[in-house]
Amino acid sequence: MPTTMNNQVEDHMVLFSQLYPGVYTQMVPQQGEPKPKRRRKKNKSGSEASALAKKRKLSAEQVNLLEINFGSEHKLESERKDRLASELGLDPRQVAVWFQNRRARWKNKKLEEEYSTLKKQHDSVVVEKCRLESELLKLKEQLSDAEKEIQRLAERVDSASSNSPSSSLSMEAAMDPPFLGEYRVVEEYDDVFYVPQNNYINGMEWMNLYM
Amino acid sequence: MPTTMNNQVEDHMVLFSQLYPGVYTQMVPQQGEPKPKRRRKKNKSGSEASALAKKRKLSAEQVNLLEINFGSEHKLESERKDRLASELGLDPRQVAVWFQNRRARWKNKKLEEEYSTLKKQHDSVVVEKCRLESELLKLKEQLSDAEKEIQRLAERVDSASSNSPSSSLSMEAAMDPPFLGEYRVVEEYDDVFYVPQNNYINGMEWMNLYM
DNA sequence: ACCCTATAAGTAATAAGATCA
DNA sequence: ATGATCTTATTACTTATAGGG
Repeated sequence: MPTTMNNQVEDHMVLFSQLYPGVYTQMVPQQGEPKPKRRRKKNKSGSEASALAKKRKLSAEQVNLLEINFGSEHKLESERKDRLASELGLDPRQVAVWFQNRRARWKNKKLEEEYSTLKKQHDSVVVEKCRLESELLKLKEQLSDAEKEIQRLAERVDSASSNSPSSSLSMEAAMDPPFLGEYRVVEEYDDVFYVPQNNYINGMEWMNLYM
Repeated sequence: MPTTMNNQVEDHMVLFSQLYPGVYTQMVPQQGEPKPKRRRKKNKSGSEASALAKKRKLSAEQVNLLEINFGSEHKLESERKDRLASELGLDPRQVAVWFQNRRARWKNKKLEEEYSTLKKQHDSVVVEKCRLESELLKLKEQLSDAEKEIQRLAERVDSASSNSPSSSLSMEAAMDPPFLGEYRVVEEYDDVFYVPQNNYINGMEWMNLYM
C-alpha cells in the first residue's frame, strides 16, 4: 500500500464510476475552436484526459433539446426521461440530474427576478413618497395662506359688524408649524435613478440560447 | 481549548478515505439527530462503489478548520493554502476549490440578506406612503373647509360694505404663492389623493407568480 | 497563478406511494 | 387493515471541473 502516496497523484482517476456503457459526451468538440493554447495545462490532470473520457459538458444540441423539454415542463416523468435519454444518447440518470440542476438554477434565477421586481417597486414607491411629501408641503403652504386670508377677512368682518364669532372652524389647521426648517424631505432620496428599461431577462431567456 | 482534542486517528482515517474513499466518507454527525433510518441504498445502481471511487465529502474537522480560516479571511494566499492543505491532509487544489465554492456561497447568502433588507425598507416606505396619503387627504379637507370659509367671509364682507372690492386685493395675495401655479384646490382634489394601493403589490403576492 | 461563473455530479434528508408482514 | 420498509423522486447542499479574465 502506498501509504505515503502523494495526493497529487490521486487527483483524478477515473470517475467513470458511472458504469454507463455508451456514454460519451465528453470533449465537446467546440465548433470553430482551433486554438489549443492551454498547453500549460499540466499533466497532472491532463494525463488522464486523454486516457478516459472526462465526460462533462453536454453538447450544445443536447442542451438545446433538454432546454426545450424543460421549457414545456419542469418535471420529468420517467417515461419522458427515458425517451430523452435515448434521444440524446445519455444515461437516464444524467437526464434526471440535468433536470434537477436546471430546476435549481431556475429557482435561483426566479429569485433574482423577484429581487429586481421588488427593487423597481421600491424605487417607484420612494419616488411617489417624495412626490407626496412635496405635495404636502405645498398644501401646507396653501393652507397657511388660506388661514391668513381668513384672519384678514375675519378682521374685516369684525370691524364691519362688531360681532361675528363664526369663523373658528378650521383653526386647528392653522396651528401647524410653518414648515420652514425642514426641506430635507425632498432633497435626499433622490438617488433613485429612474431606469425604466428592464435589462434583465424574464422567464423565457433560455429561448435565446438556441435561437 | 477547542484544539486540544485529539483527532489524530480521525485525521488519519480521513486521509485514508481521501485516497481510498471506500465509501467511508464519514457522514457528518448531526448533533442530536440519531435517526438511523437505514435508507442507504447506494449499491443498487451505484456499482461505482466497486472498483474506484470518488472521495467526496470532507470531514467535519476539515470543514471546521476551513470555515475558521475562511472567517478570518476570504482570500487565500498560496502560503496559507499550502499550510492548510498539509494540516488537513488535503490536496492544495482541494483547499483552493473549497475556498472558491465557499466564496460563491457566501456571495449568494449576502444577496439574500440584501433582499430581505430591501424588503423591510420597502415595507416601511409603503407604510410611510400610506401615512402621507391620509395626511394629504386630511389637509385637503381642511383646505377645502378653509376655502369655503373664505367664500363665506368674502360674501359677508361684500354684503357688509356693498360694492367696494376691498377684499379682492387679499384674494390676489392668496392666489399667488411663489411657485405654485394656481390656487385651485378643488380641482386637484381627485387626481392627487386617494389612489388606493392598487398599482403596487405589497406583501408577497408576487411569490406565487410561478413563471 | 488566482479569481470568477456556470455547470455536472455526488450526497443527504425527506415526502408520498407501493408493498409486505 | 396497520404499521414497517422499500421505492422513487425531489430538494438542498457539496465537491469538482471547464473555461474566461
